[in-house]
Amino acid sequence: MSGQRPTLAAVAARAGVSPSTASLAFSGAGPVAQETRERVLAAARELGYAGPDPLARSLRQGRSGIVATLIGERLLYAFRDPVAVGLLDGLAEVLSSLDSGLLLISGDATRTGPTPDQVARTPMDAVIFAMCGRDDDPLLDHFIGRGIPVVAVDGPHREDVAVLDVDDYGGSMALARHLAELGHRRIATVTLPSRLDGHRGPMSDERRAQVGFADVRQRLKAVEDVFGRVPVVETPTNIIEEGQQAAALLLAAPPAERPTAIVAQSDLLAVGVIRAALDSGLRVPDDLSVVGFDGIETPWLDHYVLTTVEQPYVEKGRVAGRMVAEFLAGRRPDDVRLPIEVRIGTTTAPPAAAGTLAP
Amino acid sequence: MSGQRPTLAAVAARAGVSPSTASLAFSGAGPVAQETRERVLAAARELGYAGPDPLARSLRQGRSGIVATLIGERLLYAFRDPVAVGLLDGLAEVLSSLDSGLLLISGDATRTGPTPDQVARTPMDAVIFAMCGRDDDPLLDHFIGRGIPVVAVDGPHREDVAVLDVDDYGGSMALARHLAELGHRRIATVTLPSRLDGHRGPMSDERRAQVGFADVRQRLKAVEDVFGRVPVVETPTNIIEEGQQAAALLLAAPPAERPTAIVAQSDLLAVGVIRAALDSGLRVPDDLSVVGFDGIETPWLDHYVLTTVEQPYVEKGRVAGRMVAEFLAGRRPDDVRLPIEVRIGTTTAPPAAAGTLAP
DNA sequence: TGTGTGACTCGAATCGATTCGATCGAATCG
DNA sequence: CGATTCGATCGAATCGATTCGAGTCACACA
Repeated sequence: MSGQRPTLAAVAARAGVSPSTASLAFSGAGPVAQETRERVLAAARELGYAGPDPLARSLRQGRSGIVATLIGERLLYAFRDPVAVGLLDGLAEVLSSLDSGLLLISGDATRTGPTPDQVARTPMDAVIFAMCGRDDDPLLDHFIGRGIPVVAVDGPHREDVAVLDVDDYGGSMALARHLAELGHRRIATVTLPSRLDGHRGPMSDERRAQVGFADVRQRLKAVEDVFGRVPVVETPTNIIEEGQQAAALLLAAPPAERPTAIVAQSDLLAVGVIRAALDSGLRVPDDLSVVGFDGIETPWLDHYVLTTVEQPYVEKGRVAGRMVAEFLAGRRPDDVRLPIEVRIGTTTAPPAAAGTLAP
Repeated sequence: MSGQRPTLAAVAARAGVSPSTASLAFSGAGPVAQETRERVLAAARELGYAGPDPLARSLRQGRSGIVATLIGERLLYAFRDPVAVGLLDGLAEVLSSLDSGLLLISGDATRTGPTPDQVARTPMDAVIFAMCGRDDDPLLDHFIGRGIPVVAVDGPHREDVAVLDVDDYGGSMALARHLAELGHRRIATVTLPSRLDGHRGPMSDERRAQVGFADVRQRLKAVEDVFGRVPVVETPTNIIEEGQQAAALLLAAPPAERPTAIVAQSDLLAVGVIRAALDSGLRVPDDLSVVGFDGIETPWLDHYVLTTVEQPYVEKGRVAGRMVAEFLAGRRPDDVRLPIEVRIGTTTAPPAAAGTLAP
């Protein structure tokens, strides 16, 4: 009705009490006579006052109740990734029990990430780097400089951030050994993005030396520690189509040079690899073994059971939430490494005899 | 180093200028000599000042740069719904161009929605009801009372909120007519949740009279306006499994009473219906015609092309974002109704002859 | 009757910036 | 050369609450 929205002071005046008392009446902290409280609430109702302004309250308390989550990719892609979705779900579950909101900050179609400006303007109590914590992300310094606690999921290992990850190296190593034991010698890898610049295709030495994401680096290193240098094709985004395209590149080689097994750095990419194989008339696992990483459930796999490393990604989100809670409580959470499990499925088998002995 | 984080005032003092000037140096508004600006920035660097506190700035400017999006369901379910995901993607795209952040507020495993308390404590410039705008949602009044602009996607239709929807009634009507023209007489419907209370099963008269969501109501009404009263089974969540379970209930009837066509209120539910049909040994569309709503692309449909109503859900998200932008610019956006298109696929056909003429 | 205790309320400082109007010197114009 | 204008800077008010220490009052206890 009136031009201006009423303030707590106005309500207090109307109720005939001081602003401090009115504040106590709303927040419930401190002793307030029952009758006084009711008078205040009545005054608020009459004036159409909906409760203390969150902004003013946040400023005073130095806390906004907002936890930001950085998603590297466009939401559309991130949401197609069951790992990302599971992570967010676990996270949301815990945050909501903390009475904190989940603010999504994502890249978009044109930019590769959020503008530093937007990040600097947004109030947040803590930030989570979800699947996009490049070791040298400039935003990291910003947050640290601001004193905003950072939880890095699979993210940069640094002194000043709390890290939550799995044993990427060990998991990938186990898969690589599995392939080696089956007799594979010609291996290739399809990797997740090594940085968010949209690059697609064979990975140059230069890029290989500058892989920005720790998990990508570890998973790649494990394979190379078993097989030595292998052909690597990089994808710009963790979606099936990119895996398919990358694998098509690898499978276009003449049969004698064609890999007998492909290590995909994610299950989603692995699905793409399988599709590419089928597209080229190859049978999986007879002509091509495929392994992934993550352990997602997906309807895209038909009757296959993917050989992969299972990681508890929903729990990962929950743990990330709990680490944030620790920070908010003023403590510095310990780094966490969640357990993984290797699952041998039906997408791996010994390589076809061709090449080892002439038929 | 020092116990406290530096403030703008400290930086100003160090640079030998007034706080007002320092503020201008950072914000870029107003004229500041090049040399002065540099002096201020240098002082900031020396003190480790990361820029103005977003909370203080927000309080003064009365704007937080945060747009909240209410998701009724648990994120895990919402993210399995391509419509929800597409909507969020379009929304995020526009919001990020507005330099606003996307705050997700969702229900969780235990509660059916966010606590009013959390909502009241969170600073936000605008709010979007995405697929959860019950006509009588108490949160609505809260936002209105706070003066926070509301954009309601698919309802609720109220004077004081901006609505963005499609012609649910018209679309469903077209589908219903299509089925009628094919000769179907025994129809049943599987609906989306009529309210978020986890109810599953046949819809009682009482619930039917109290459908909280406008789109659900319209889609149901259209079917009944063509076929009269039909059996209705309600689902608690828009996921395939629920559609399957609901349809199983309907298909358990003896053949003579079994519906020859099922109208699912979403494509996801329709996929479930098809599965249930196949589970019961029925052929689609020969023994059972199925229609959906939304027009999603999904790998779950095998070779079927679903008969459905296509709505532009990514664009829907973008438009919602633009409506928010209008509000933020101080204008009241007009309500928007996006165009839809009926797509006749391969999941509908005339009913089997049985029942009309004895073979 | 003096004093301690506890419940309740208030005043004033504070959170950290932004912004409006005023000031002041230098440059421009007639 | 005086009047205007413009650019740069500053002071002070303001955004809307929370919080802490202090003050008041009634009641109980010795």
